Amino acid sequence: MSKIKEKQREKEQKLLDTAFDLFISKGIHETTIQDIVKDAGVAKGTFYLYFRDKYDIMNVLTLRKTVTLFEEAIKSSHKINYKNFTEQFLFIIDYIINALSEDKKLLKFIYKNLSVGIYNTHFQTELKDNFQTNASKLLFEMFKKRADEDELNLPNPQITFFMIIELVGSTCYTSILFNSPVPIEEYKPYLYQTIEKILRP
Amino acid sequence: MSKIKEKQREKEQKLLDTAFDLFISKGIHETTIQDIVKDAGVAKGTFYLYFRDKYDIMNVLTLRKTVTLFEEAIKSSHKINYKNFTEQFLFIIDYIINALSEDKKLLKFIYKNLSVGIYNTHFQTELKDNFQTNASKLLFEMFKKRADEDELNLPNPQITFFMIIELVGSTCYTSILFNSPVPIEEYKPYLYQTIEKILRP
Amino acid sequence: MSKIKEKQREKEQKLLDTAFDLFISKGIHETTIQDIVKDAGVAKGTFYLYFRDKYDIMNVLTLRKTVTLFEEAIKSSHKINYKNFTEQFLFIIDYIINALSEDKKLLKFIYKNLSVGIYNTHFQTELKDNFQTNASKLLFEMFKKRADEDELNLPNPQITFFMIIELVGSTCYTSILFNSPVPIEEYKPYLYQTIEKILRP
Amino acid sequence: MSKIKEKQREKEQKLLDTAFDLFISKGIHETTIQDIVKDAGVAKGTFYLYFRDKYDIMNVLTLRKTVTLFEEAIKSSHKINYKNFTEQFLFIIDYIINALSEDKKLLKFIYKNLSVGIYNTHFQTELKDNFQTNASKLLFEMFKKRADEDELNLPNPQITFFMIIELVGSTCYTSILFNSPVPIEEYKPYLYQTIEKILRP
DNA sequence: GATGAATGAGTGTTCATTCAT
DNA sequence: TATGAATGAACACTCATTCAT
Repeated sequence: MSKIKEKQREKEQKLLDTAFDLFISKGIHETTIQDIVKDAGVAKGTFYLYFRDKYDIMNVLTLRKTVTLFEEAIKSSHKINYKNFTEQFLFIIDYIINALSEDKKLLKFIYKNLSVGIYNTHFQTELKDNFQTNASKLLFEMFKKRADEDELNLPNPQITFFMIIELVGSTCYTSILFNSPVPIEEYKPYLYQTIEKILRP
Repeated sequence: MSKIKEKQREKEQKLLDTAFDLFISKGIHETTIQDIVKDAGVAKGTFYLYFRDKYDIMNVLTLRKTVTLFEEAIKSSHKINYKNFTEQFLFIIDYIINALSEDKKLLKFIYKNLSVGIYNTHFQTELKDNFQTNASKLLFEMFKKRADEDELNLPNPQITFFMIIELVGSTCYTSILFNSPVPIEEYKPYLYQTIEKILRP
Repeated sequence: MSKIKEKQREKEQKLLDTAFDLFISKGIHETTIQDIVKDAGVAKGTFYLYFRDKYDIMNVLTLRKTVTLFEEAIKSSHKINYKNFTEQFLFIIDYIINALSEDKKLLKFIYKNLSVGIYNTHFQTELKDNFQTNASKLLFEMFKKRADEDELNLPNPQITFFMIIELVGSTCYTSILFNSPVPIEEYKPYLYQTIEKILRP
Repeated sequence: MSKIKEKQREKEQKLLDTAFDLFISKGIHETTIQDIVKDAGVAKGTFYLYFRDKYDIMNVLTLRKTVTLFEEAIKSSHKINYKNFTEQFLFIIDYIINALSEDKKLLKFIYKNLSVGIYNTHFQTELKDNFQTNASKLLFEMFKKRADEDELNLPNPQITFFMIIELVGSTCYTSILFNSPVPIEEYKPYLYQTIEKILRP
């Protein structure tokens, strides 16, 4: 009984891992379910025992990957004492950037999935919502609370948060993956200085 | 002779316009060449006389659309006298944002195409390059020259430019199309203030 | 021991009942074994312990249902005294028509199954034979015996019987289920009058 | 131009003929589109240039075949003078029975298709309607008019017509194809005598 | 005996591309 | 040049059947 359940978990994980690799290397639209099952070493029908279709498996992957990353970042930030909120926030940003620098596959995947939202009309809301709800929401709650405690007096915390996240996301993607306009380590000081400016009254 | 050439231009333009509309409304992957030729009112084979495939026509469209927009923005900025560079730069940004607010189809299209670069491995370089080369390069040349003249003393003008462009691009997309986190008109003051902070020594 | 046998009977019956309902509501080709076991609440493998395939269970159903109906009709006709054979025969016909009017599901099922015979080459003989042998044969034996006793002097009782049965079957099906060309109660007098004409010397 | 159209007609006809043969020999549900195109010697995609799906081609076939048969029967009946209506009507019936005896494939096909109506819920109405409208309607119009002229005084001509058609249809099918209960030539006198009885006041 | 996870052959359908006209 | 009929590889998805537990 337990052995069966275990084998099932194994199969599901194998499918998730295989899909992850293929989505990154070939793109989602170019990846077929045939590709996934072939690489995962299972029969076609087996895929449908675990996932409804290609977008279902992608959805599951996105959620697991992003939530994990954000949770780790926040958890890790609790270990240290900061002189102010900005320092703590930059620590979290730095944690995420470092994680994505070391796991470029993950970076590609997250970006590609967000693009599916941009692309595919009927996923826009669903995906964006999932992402907002589960991943960045975590971070925003914490951002708002701490900004208040530190009396930063941000006129609109949500907009400030939104700007920083989008700035970090879009610039680091290009910097990490293409070293453009400069490699990430060279870019970091400029970025963090800019974030400080944005948070400074 | 000239009439034939004209008819050809007409056909090419009709195909471009039709593809543009379809790419926006249905997405690129969901648009078939059959759709394009049907709506354009030409035969299937005719498409292949003008374009290699779906991605070829998309490429042509992207370049034409973005270069035009940026050129207009810069040209328009020459009409006025500014007290400093920041004012002129914000004018250009504002021009582009307004243009995209009024032509949401264009906004969607530019974004979707950039996403294709993110997506599809073998387009990444080509598209990004095209875009950088032809469209934003125009703007950056002007940015650098004027920043120098104004003695802004930016430690690294390219990085600063990169950050601003990415910030504007990613946040305005969401704001204009989804009013999220706030509508564009409400968002503008925050954005411009942030850009000023970034440019301020 | 006996309890196990009973449980088995129960399972078989449950499968038969479920299949019957599904065959009627969805049609035989549209009903999958998955549907049957899901509705019956048993595992997929269990089906194959009791039946060879979909057509096997259908075959069993047809026989049980039709034989039962004809037996009831004949048995019921024994309770009354008739002035002649025609009266008794019409009584039996009437009994069957009434039964099928009240159980339209049964009517649909019998007809649909007969059609499978028409349809599916390798069932043609088997089914028709089964049906002839087990169900209408019962009735014909009785028809012939009584027709002799009554000195109807039918030149060919088998052909007469065949014509009447087919006439009743095909017209009542449409009349009961679709009220076409008229509802069954309105149709009955015409039908019985016609049967009398056919039996009349 | 004309050559292309001709080739198209040829292809369509080839598909229709092939489908007809397969529907008869294997049944409709057992015939796949792959079977049809393979036997017809065209590519899979070609099928979809001419027909929407399997049921579309079947529908076209049914209509063409049945309407043709009934029209021929009626047309042929005009060539002769009859002493009364019953004689003319029996002539038409005889014409149809002879045609179907000689073209058993056609008989099978017509019956199988009518069964699809019985089978497949969402074709019931459409097909029955098509059939009624286009084929037997022709015959009924003529039946009614001539029955009036001949002062047959049928209490309900529609019901009488319905009974005769169903009787002929269901009994001849078995007789022609299976010689059951007797071969068609042996059966005919019984059938025609019965029809006369039914039409007799 | 009963289960249900796993299989993979098979289906209908789409669509980029070709090429004879 | 322009056409659009024809192609056939490719796809997502289904489901009867098997078999280890």
